[in-house]
Amino acid sequence: MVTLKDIAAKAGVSMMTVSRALNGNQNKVSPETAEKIHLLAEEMGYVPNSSARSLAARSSRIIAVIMRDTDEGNPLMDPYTSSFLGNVVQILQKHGYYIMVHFIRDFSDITFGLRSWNAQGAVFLGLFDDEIQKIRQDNRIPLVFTDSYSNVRQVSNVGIDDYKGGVLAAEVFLSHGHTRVAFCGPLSGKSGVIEERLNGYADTLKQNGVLLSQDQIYNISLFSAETILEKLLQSPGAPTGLFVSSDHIAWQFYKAARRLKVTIPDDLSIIGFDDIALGQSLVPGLTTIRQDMRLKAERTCDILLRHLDAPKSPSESQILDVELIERESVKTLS
Amino acid sequence: MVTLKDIAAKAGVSMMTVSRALNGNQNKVSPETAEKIHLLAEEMGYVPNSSARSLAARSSRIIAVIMRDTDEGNPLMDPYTSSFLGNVVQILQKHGYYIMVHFIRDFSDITFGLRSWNAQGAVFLGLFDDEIQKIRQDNRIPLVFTDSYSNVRQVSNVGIDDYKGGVLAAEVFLSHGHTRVAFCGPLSGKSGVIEERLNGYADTLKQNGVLLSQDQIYNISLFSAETILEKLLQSPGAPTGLFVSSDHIAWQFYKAARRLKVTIPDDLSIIGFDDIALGQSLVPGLTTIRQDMRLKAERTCDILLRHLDAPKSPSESQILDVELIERESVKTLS
DNA sequence: CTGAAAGCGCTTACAG
DNA sequence: CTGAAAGCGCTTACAG
Repeated sequence: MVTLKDIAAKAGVSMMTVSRALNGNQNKVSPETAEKIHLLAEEMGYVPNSSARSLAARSSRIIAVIMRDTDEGNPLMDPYTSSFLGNVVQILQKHGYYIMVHFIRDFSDITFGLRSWNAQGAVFLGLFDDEIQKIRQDNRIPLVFTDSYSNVRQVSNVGIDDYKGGVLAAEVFLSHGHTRVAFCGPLSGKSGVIEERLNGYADTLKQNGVLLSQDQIYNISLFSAETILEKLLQSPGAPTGLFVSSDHIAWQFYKAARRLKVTIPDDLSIIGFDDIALGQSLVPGLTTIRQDMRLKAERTCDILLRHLDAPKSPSESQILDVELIERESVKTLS
Repeated sequence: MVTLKDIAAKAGVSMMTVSRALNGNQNKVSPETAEKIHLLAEEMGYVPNSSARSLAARSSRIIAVIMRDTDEGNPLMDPYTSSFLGNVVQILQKHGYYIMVHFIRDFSDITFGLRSWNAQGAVFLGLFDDEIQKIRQDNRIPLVFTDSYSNVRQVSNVGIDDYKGGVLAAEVFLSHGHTRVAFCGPLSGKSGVIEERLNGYADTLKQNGVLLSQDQIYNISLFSAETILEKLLQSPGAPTGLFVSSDHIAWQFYKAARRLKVTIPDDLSIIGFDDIALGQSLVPGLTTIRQDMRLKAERTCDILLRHLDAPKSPSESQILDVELIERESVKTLS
């Protein structure tokens, strides 16, 4: 392994001169020696040792991407998450950072992962609202959360207008003549993206004289899509429209509908959320609320990079817009 | 930041004793001091500095996951890749390794990424056949490739029986009475998974007296699915069956078919490859060749972990089986 | 523009 | 079972 020392020996200068030349402090090294050193480094196949650099300079250039590791499945199996991660890696790498991926189970994993490699910043994917305060106290480095509804002040967060998404979904149903409607998502009892989507939906319905009754709010964490679909259709005054909190869940209902010989949208209209590739492939085409993943990743990295350069700058949050994509999964009732 | 030195001072012992106690060399430290040190470490919130450890012990516990960064899109946008990565991260982390993700553009990126952090092993996703030899020479650490058809000896590789996949696809068409068939995939001109699938397909057809003519082999890297579909259907003696090299491509044909008012399977039968969630949601259900991603990830990690423990052990390769999943995208011709 | 010294936090290897 | 010394490869801070 080639070290600064080796190059210094061959070049007949001190290690410090080599270090300075290679780190682009050109103004502090004479052009001739700088060139000689660069040539030598290239020739000898020098690769700087990041551990040593991290230790000496207290600067690792490592960004941790932190995701919850649930028992229900691999975090990256979710197309939403993997596409976001892919974009984040691509952008941060372009800026000279290294990305370490951590699937974490509890709070202590976070601090450990961050400290142990002296991470300079972190991006959080998934729900961390309960621990945000502790995470921030323990780790005084730039942190950017996504989709957080924590009421802790001074955290950077990139999210979308979930409430508006719910409003848009309600408006579609209303304008298409639906008056008996339902909702389904992984309700947790805490506030979060799902609950906000539900709120926007319920509020808008209510303002237009349509009641979303409590028993037409289904929790997909508790029952399968098939079970919910049966229950829904058998309930008195069965709903004609169902808004679900993700395209992935909509997909599960499409599959359940096929098995139960339920026709979409004739027997039941469905609206999804996200607009991922999966949803685009469904038949009939899924009407959904679109969010822009690439933009979300870009904004997340923007904020992180800015804080990396200026650690003292105030926290920033951005709420991105959502957009209605109308396809064929909502029937027009006369 | 709490260091070994801090703990040593409080415990009234030397740094070495702390180091030994914390690294589980219990037999080399008296039980009482070991316990005292553990308690102190816990209390003081000690987190070992991995950079320092890596530097001193020449052991980073970092595994690099290396993917090609193409201009055509983010590597993780592919559900196949992201699901594989997710599984690999989960497994390796459980074994105490840290995962760094590298999107690389050329050979030098690989060596740099590996050396700079002193990675102890690497997993390669995607096509690296041309550089395998160089990669191995430059980096004498355990490397596991996936889906490689390199003829370099002594490399560890986990792949699937692509040829058999092609055979199975051909057999489906033959048994359903198809005699005019086509193939579509991202042909590169080199040997690889796509070419093997094509070979298995073409050979089996030929053995049964069906010729896959050269102009019925389409390259999706050159034309869109829509263009190919038009060309295919307008060709003299138009094929009734199309085998494509991935479900993702099959999906593109489903979309193109909808736009061109082509009915699957009545106007054209389609067979895919992979059996990803996307394919399962298509209507009509996509007949496809299934590969087991979770198993692939497990085997990859198995081999890597074994070589990490015993660096001198010989290279290992595994070829996993594939399986036909019949759904409704292939029509039975009388 | 260049260098000698000290140190980042840990482990290896030796000595007792 | 415990410790003092040296060193991993780099950078910071000081001196010239």
